[in-house]
Amino acid sequence: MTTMSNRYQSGSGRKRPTMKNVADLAGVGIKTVSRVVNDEPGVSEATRQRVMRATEQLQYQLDITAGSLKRSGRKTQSIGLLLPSVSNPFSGEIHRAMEDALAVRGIAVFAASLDDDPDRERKLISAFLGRRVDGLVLTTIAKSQAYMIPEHSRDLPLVFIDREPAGIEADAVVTDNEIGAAKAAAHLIQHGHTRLAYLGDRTDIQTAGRRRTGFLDGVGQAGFSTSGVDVRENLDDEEAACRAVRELLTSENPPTAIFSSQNLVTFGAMRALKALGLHHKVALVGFDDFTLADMMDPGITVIAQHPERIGKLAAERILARIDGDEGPAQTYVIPTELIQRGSGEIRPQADAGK
Amino acid sequence: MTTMSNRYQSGSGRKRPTMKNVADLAGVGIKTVSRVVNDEPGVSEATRQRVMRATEQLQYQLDITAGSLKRSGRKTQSIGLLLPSVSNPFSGEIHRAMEDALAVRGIAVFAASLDDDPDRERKLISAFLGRRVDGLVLTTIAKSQAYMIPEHSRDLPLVFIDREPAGIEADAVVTDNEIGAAKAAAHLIQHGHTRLAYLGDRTDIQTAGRRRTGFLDGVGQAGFSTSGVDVRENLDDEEAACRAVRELLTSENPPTAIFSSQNLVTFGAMRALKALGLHHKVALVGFDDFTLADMMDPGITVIAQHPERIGKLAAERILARIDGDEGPAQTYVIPTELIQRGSGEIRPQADAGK
DNA sequence: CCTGCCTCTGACAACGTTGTCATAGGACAT
DNA sequence: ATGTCCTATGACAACGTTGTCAGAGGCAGG
Repeated sequence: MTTMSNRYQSGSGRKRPTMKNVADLAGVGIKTVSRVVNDEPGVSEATRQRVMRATEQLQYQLDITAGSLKRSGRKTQSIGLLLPSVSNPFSGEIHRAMEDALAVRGIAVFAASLDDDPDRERKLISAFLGRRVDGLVLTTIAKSQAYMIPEHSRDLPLVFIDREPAGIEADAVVTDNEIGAAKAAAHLIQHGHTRLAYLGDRTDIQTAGRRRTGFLDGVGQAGFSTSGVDVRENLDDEEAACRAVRELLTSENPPTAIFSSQNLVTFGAMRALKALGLHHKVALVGFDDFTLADMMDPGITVIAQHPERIGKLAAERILARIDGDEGPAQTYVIPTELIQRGSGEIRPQADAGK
Repeated sequence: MTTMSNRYQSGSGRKRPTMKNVADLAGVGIKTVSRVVNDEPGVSEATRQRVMRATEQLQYQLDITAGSLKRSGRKTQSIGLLLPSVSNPFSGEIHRAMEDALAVRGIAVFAASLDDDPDRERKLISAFLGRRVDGLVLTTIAKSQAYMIPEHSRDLPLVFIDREPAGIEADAVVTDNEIGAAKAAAHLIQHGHTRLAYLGDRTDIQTAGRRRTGFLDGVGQAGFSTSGVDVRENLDDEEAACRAVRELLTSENPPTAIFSSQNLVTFGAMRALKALGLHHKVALVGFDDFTLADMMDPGITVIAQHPERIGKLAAERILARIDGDEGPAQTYVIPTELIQRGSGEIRPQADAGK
């Protein structure tokens, strides 16, 4: 045993070891330890071995946050991810795909839930910024994201997902909402429907607006008047959607086909149709796929999004930006896919309303 | 305009402002800025106003990570959360509940996916530790978590969720797996079943083992021999579960009721039953609730867990530990709930096997 | 007028790390 | 022997913040 004075006590010690402790134990300078733990060249094999042994003995672990203070570019090896809600399956898929792509680079993810609240948006982004994340991947709800311009021009990498930003030029990865919704319209019309209903989410959500536009455009392109489409919006939960569908189907001239712009709305519609015993008589196409859609009776036809692809691409973009890509901001559009399962292929029934 | 030399350039500046910049602009010392942004007392109202104006003008944002270096206790205001997978709905619910409870304290969450891989467990925890999180909330898969003892005894708060740790004493918040599974057994037996099947997940997953034990105990307590229970395990995806059920039901003496220990297994069972046209003839109870379970035909009877409660309690425990609670480690058990929806109330059929 | 005690303030070291730079020592060419 | 160059190494400042402490100035009480 050496007689060094402030030898670091391993084991049940109170404090966490620092580079200094490792350096003392290995009998080298602190910078040499830094070189070893960061896999930098210029250390002799013998020294490297000694340092590694000391590192292990003390269970030393590099403090990334402290390092990022001085490190060039000040990278914290973490990003902030703002999702509609971490408990939302669609968000979860995106999150997972991003995690996988970022993990290979050793980047950790701070995740938070937007809850479609502009106030939260500001606060959560602020919280990310305070932790000096290397980049931000955001789903937003506020009318404009211009407030991020200062940060963005300070070279903060920024990628918007699911919804494009307003008031700021930045990368975005979104679903092909208009085309997807138009596909649904065309599909229903192709199956003989002329009395259609559109069930939409909160109108301040960008994707909701786009899906509406797309659906109506699709109807128009098929040569029908969009005025015949029953549009119900701001259905922000299953219950509201369910009520809306019951009203629609018990009205004078009920629709023979329904397009729902979002999962919760689709669920509400399914519930209403089943309650009225019309689930095999009224057609339904939902935007966004969901677990067990194929196990329903009938199987639910959907316009499927590809959250894994959105997440993967968003991760690639943020990495490219972090690595210094200075190219112009771009919006990447991920195509949707119409999956036929039965509910969307129901033909108009003579007695649908009764 | 003043003539100060290194006046900070606001707007399209390259660098992010620091306290020094704010202090210079406000004409005060750096420590005064620190006091203001941290809401510490001992600053005159006039000075506070001046500093706040400067802060706003420069869009200054406190660097939490830098602060945590010197701050007493070195808190980073962040925790690490290791989940089976962030894309798993059960995990998502836990995550969300934790986020909500931690946000009020300004604590951010690093989330990562375990994927039931012991190697990932070590690596991801290491990544959290390198970022000096204030605490860890973990779902684990490794045989033992004894490797965390050094960290834990360095006062790193630790809470295990869903599965209890082995080889280390630490708080845990888990579902009442045994009792829940026993309830399922009792329920099925009560409905007249004597030929039961148990479909289990990977046997190295703690909860899977407990559910199995609980189910068999339940059978035993009802006075039946557990040897009559058809046990199929290591069904680690829907496909495997589906195959297992098909095999079971086309065998000599098929079960009249099935208990599936996990969602994916339940889905596989549902699929097999439907394919064989036995979904109204063979009873099914699944462990863990899922979206649309009530919309299935028949509705699926489940032993529901309460992820929100697990998440909330885990958050409370980790906060208490962060705040210095030194009490003995404790395991908190969250009760399950049997939800009858039809599939679990099907009575044995004479011709079930045919 | 002095003393004591507030309130407000800023200088300075420290946190754990990395970037910069200087230097020791050896190998090699002259 | 001398000079040159390379490799290995560590001293030191700096990153942006907070804790500590000391000092300036004001006010009340003697």
